[in-house]
Amino acid sequence: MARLDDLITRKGVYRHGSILYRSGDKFQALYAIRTGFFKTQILNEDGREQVTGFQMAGEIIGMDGISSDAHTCDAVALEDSEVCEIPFSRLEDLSRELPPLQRHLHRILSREIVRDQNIMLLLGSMRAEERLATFLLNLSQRFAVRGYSPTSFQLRMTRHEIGSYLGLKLETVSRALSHLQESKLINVRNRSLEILCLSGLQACMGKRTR
Amino acid sequence: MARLDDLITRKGVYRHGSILYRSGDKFQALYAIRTGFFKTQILNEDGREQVTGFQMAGEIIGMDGISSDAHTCDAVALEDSEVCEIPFSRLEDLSRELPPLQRHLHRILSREIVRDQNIMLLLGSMRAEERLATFLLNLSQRFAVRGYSPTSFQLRMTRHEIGSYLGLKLETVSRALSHLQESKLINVRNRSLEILCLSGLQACMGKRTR
DNA sequence: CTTATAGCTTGATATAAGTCAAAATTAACA
DNA sequence: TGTTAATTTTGACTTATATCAAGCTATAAG
Repeated sequence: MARLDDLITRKGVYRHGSILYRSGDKFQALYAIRTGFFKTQILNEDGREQVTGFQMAGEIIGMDGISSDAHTCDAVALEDSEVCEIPFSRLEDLSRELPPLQRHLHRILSREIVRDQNIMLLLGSMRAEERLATFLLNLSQRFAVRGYSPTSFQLRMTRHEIGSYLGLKLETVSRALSHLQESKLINVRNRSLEILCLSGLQACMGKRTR
Repeated sequence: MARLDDLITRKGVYRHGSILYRSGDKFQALYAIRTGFFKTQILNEDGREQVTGFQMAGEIIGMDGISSDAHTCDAVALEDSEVCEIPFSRLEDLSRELPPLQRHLHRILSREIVRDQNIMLLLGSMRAEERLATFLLNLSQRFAVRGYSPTSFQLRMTRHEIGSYLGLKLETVSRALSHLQESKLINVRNRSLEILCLSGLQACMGKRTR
């Protein structure tokens, strides 16, 4: 553990809107978010973007870069954030010596795969309101784990960014939020969100007309 | 390399339709496909399915299981296939001793993350015909790498399975295939597919009305 | 070889989500 | 602190894809 600490260095503070890494940047390190909030996104040739995730304190980003020694997405701070750098080749060295660290690294990589595949399920088979309910419940749970309220929190991203993540247009996100509010499942006013009925949202997640 | 060979054992032949592993099965090994064709899919509580990938000879599957010591998807043979088993804890042991093997394993895990994020882009931002063109070009390229024709091959999966992978209904897949055929970009008759114009398909991939 | 079953295509119609537009609200900044 | 720009909401209308249905074609089983 002490040796892992040696490896990790404060990379510094990223102001709202600033970029931790860009697609194409040489891959050298993973990053642990100490405080704050990030989004990762890919852009294809013709300018289309897809937000691939929102990351909060305690989460690791940058794993996309391992495969080709270059990052394949952009990571952008959605609020002022503090980040630690974990040089990857040194992490590999250390994980050869420490089997529990090795195991941990493999689990983190695999967890990212599972997360992505669940988003594929969301994008491939859920309708707008379901996607949004799933998204809100995921945020709720992650805030809860960190000791914050699972039922009352600030959205750190715009409707456009939520839409990009969920495969929807921002107007659809706005309408779906309004509709969940009409249904008394949430209260939403701009970025502040309150979940009034967790179980109702869960039910909404499982609802399919398709 | 010799030591890696020791580790890998023939797991045997999987007949068309048989299951290599199921969601919930204890995770113990990765699998290398020697010959044949698989699909992986996740099923959520209410029975919805999402095909998360199609895997062919030379590819590794099972990485989803590392994170929780249990598989999170099903792997089903789409034709008679031969598989090798790579016991994961022994692979971890060996990769601690052999840095190039360790690096290789990390790249494979990361490549899966990148692949999944590109599917998120497809599902989140492309229209039906574009998704299909992207899919066909991806198959084409993978066949080419293996020394098969990039322009003439058999689809190993049903329209329903293609639809599940691409987030479309089977009728939409069928119509999109017919339309690409009318446009003289492909010839398709049941499962046999011929690409008449690779660059035309690529152009179609980049086309967006949305 | 015959029958049954699963898979595929195509048409008609319905609908969820997208598009366009305008107003309202909030945030940024000079 | 006023002004501008960005974000959000809501409405009216359009469209891509889903749904439903029927007929057709392969493939598998007896």
